[in-house]
Amino acid sequence: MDTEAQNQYEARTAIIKALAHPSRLFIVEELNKKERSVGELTAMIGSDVSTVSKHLSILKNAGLVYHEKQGTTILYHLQCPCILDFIGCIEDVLETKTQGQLQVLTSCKKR
Amino acid sequence: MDTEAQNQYEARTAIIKALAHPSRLFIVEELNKKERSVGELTAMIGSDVSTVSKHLSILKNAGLVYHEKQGTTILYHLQCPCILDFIGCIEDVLETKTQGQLQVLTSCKKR
DNA sequence: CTAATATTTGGCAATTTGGCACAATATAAA
DNA sequence: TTTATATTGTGCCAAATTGCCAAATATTAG
Repeated sequence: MDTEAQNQYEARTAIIKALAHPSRLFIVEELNKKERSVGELTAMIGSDVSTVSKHLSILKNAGLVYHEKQGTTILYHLQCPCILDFIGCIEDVLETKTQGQLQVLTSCKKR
Repeated sequence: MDTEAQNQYEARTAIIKALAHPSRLFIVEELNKKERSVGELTAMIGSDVSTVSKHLSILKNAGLVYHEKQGTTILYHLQCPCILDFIGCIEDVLETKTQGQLQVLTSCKKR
C-alpha cells in the first residue's frame, strides 16, 4: 500500500469510525426518520448532553449529518440517506454470524 | 434506549468497528476480489505479520471473513459480499463531504 | 441588563485499541 | 527427528476513545 492508497483508506475509515458507536448509530437511524434537536436526542439516549453534543460533532465532521438553527434549538439532519443500505448490510452480516453460531451450538448438542 | 435496544446497537456496532481500520478495510476489499493467505495480505499491507493476523482475527470474530486451510497456508475468504454496497455508500458520503468543503473554499476565495 | 434555556468546549480519568517484538503452535519437507 | 515455513498468542507501551463535570457561548424572554 503506497501513501495515496493509505490516505484513501484512512478517509473512508474516518467515516466508518464515526458510525462505530452505539449512540451514534442510534442517532443516524433516528435522524433518518426525522430531524431532531440535541435535547431530544439526549433524552432518547440518556447520556449527558455534552456527550451527545460531542457525538453529533463527530458525525458532523464525518459529513454524515448537518445542522440548522430553528429558533432556540439546533436541528440535526441526516446528510446521506444511503446510510440505510449500509445498515441493511450490517444486518445481513449479523444474521449470517448468528446462524453460524447456532449451527455450532446444535452440533455440540448432538454429541 | 432500553437494554435490549442497547444490545442491538452494540451488536451492529461491533461489526462496524471491525471495518473501521484502514488495514482491515483494505483486507475486506482485497478478499472481495480473491481469497488470500495471511502472508500475502501481510506483504501487501506492510505491517508485522502478527499485526495482520490480529486484524484477521477481529474480522473473523465480527463474522466478516472465514478461513480455510489450503496446504501449508490458511486462506481467508470474505463472508458477505454485500460489503461492497456498503463501501459504495461510504464513497458517496465522502464525495458529498468533499464537495461541501470545496464550496466553502471557493466562497472564501471570492472575498 | 438579567435570567433562563440550548448547545458546545475544555479538562480529566478510565478504558480500549494498535502495533511491534518475541514466544508458541502447527504442519510439511528433508 | 530436525528444519523450515506459516500462523497465532502474549506482553508491553503509546495513542486514541469515552463520558462525565464544570465552564463558556449563544440566544431568547422578561
